[in-house]
Amino acid sequence: MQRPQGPALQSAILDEARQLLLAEGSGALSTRRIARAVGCTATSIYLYFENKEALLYVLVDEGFELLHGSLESAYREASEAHPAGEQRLRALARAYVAFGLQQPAYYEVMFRMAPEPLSEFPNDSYVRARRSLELIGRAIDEARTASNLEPVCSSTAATLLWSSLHGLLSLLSNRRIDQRLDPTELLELGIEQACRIPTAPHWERRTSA
Amino acid sequence: MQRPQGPALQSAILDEARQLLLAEGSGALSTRRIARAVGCTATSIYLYFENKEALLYVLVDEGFELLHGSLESAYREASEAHPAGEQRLRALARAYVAFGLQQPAYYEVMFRMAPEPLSEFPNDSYVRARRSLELIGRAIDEARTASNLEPVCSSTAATLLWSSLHGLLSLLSNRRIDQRLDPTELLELGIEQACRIPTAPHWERRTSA
Amino acid sequence: MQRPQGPALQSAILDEARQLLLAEGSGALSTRRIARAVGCTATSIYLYFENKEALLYVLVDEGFELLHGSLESAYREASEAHPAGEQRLRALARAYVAFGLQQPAYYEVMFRMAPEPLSEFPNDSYVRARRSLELIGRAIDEARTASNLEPVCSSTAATLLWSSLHGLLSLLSNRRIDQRLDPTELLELGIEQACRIPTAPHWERRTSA
Amino acid sequence: MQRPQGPALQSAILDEARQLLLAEGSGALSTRRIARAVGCTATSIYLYFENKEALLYVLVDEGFELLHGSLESAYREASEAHPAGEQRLRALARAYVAFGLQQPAYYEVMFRMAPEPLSEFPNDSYVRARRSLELIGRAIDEARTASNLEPVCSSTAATLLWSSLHGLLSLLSNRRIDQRLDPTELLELGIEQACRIPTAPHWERRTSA
DNA sequence: CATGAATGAGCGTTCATTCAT
DNA sequence: GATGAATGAACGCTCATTCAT
Repeated sequence: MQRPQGPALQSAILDEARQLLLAEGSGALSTRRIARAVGCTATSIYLYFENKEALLYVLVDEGFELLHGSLESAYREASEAHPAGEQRLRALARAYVAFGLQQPAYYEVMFRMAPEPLSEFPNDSYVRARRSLELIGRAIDEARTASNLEPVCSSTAATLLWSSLHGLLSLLSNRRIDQRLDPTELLELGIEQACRIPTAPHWERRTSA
Repeated sequence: MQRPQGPALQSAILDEARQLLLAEGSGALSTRRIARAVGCTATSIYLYFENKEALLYVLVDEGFELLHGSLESAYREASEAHPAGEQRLRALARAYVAFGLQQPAYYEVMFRMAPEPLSEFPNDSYVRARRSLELIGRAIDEARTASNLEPVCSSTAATLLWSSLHGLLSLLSNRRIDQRLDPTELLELGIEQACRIPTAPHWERRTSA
Repeated sequence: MQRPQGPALQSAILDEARQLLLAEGSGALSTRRIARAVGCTATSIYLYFENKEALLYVLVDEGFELLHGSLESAYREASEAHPAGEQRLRALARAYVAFGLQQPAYYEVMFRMAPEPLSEFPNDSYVRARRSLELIGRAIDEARTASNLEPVCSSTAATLLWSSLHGLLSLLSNRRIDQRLDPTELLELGIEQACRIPTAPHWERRTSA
Repeated sequence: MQRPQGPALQSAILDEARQLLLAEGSGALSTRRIARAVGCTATSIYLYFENKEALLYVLVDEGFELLHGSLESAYREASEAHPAGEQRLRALARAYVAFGLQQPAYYEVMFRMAPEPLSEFPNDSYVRARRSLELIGRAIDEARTASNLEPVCSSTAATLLWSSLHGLLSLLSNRRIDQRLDPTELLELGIEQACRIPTAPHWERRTSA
């Protein structure tokens, strides 16, 4: 049983791939290294995955599942504590940032890796990916209702919130941010800023001026 | 004239590098591919650049120069039209986004490429890089003065604005954003949102609640 | 049958490496040249050897095995013919020289190649390497006992004998020796000279004069 | 005058080449590195030297000159102190070893570098190279006369002495010698052993047995 | 007298993938 | 169901050398 076979081999491959991804980043994910770690030949990987890409998709999917779970429980917990919507939104943002910081490798393949190697990203993965955004959108709607704000399409608002947090996470992990600034403070402020729900756009008002 | 020589070759190399970067992302940037595209040998690249890294630095530098010029003229133009600070900030944000959209190759090496291949990022490049951020910081200060807002360190505020726009540009160029959303609208709203100057953090007030 | 496969390829690689080493010296030993000589791709070498270094180690090891075998049988044969120790030592020296002349490729990696490309010379190879020297040391001890000579540490004496023969072999194979001299005579005399067991050092006696 | 020209450039090239050779070993001697150090282009080297090989010859020649000078003065000094020949021989051996230890880079190109890259070693260089050996031969003759030993051709004897020292120097610099042995003691004993002038060969006597 | 420009060959090594068995 | 064997392309980089100017 030292050397797994059949479906056990498939999951062993995934396990090692995941471990490699998390331990050394997406650059270390090579078929040979996975095979070496599993104890099988590189060829065997192709029995269970069409591609290295296909293998990667599975991990990306896992990542989306993890993220969603984390957002969902943050939402639930916040719901119990704070009936008002604002805190729920903040809790989601905080959970998103936490995921990005704690799972940088997952985060990378999910959101930062160039799109070409993910050319044939399967449709249902996209669907799962979107669930997280929809959760944010819902939280935004609820917060907005509570605050009587002017409407901006909630999925747009969610995307804005998301991208704003994503920018901060990206620049931090790419070390493009002035080292004299405190990352923690930056993230806290970024979360706050991101959660300020956008109102009806300024430029519409501008036209009336 | 088919094959450029001398300094012309140098800029041809830079041109092709930029194009390659634009067309296939930073992962496709290899000395040999650049050489092939230019029509010279890989060796020739080393006549004009010490390293692949050095070549990248030139691109990064050029990019920062371009960006700064573009931000500066946006600032100047806005200053003439609107004495009040708020519009200036928006003009800068708009110029930043425009740069990211129009110069994706430069943008990639400047902000999105992994930091390792740019290990020894030369110091004066950093200085030039920061000038852009300082311009934003100044605009924020001016806008804030005009609006009597609670103070948050302006370089922090500038970084937040920047990262928020960066997130949007990144996700768009990585095609991670729901295609049913209109990118233009997203960007306009994103700019608006980013320009809402952060006030004293909410979580401080939260403790007093 | 033209192109060897599997383990046959492995030994074909070793064969060609040895031949290359012999024909053009250790400077010509490159993975690509070996591959070309064998008729396989350079990649294939890495199927059987972790490194170029590892490949060299195998050669070194083989060489030590060969040398030791040759010394050992020379010792045994001489033991049968001559109960006195002096002849045994001479037989070992002669066998060493014969090895150096008949296996110049092995000899090169074992003793003449620069030490850097053999950076992590594995320990058990060293052990095997020393066995040959210890055999010489033993023969020296036995000869000395028979002759009642003043004692010099036998491993030192063995090293001196060895290095003296090595110098002759090296200069001959580097063609640094006056071509008017007869190599065979030189070697015979060198062997004689090397086998004159060193006595207590002269410079100690010098002080008493 | 920063950038030398004409014959001055030639000697500047030699100077830098020598420095490079002595500081970093023969492996660092590349035309480009020399040119960089001199401050001229690699092309300029070919104005004064047909080859990299030709340049190397000059350095090799220098080495032989140095060695000869060192041996000569050792001989002269020993002649004054010790009218008897034995000490002169020892002094020469000691000087040879000292040269090998203190000028390992010169030593390498003179005696240890593979012969192929020195294919067209010019004739008069060889002549100069032999002068050192002849000096040793003379000392041997003188010592022998003093000791009434059986004759062995003195150039043969000199070559044996030389090769024996060379073997020790080679193995030491290739780090093939057991690190538990003291190099200084080894060298002292080696010098002693090398200076034991070979007598009529043993194997001639053996035949009469 | 010297350079600027360029080349072709070569280096060790890793990659994802294929195919016959 | 899995392997053993092998491949072609690619990587960044250095080398000695040439040739027109």
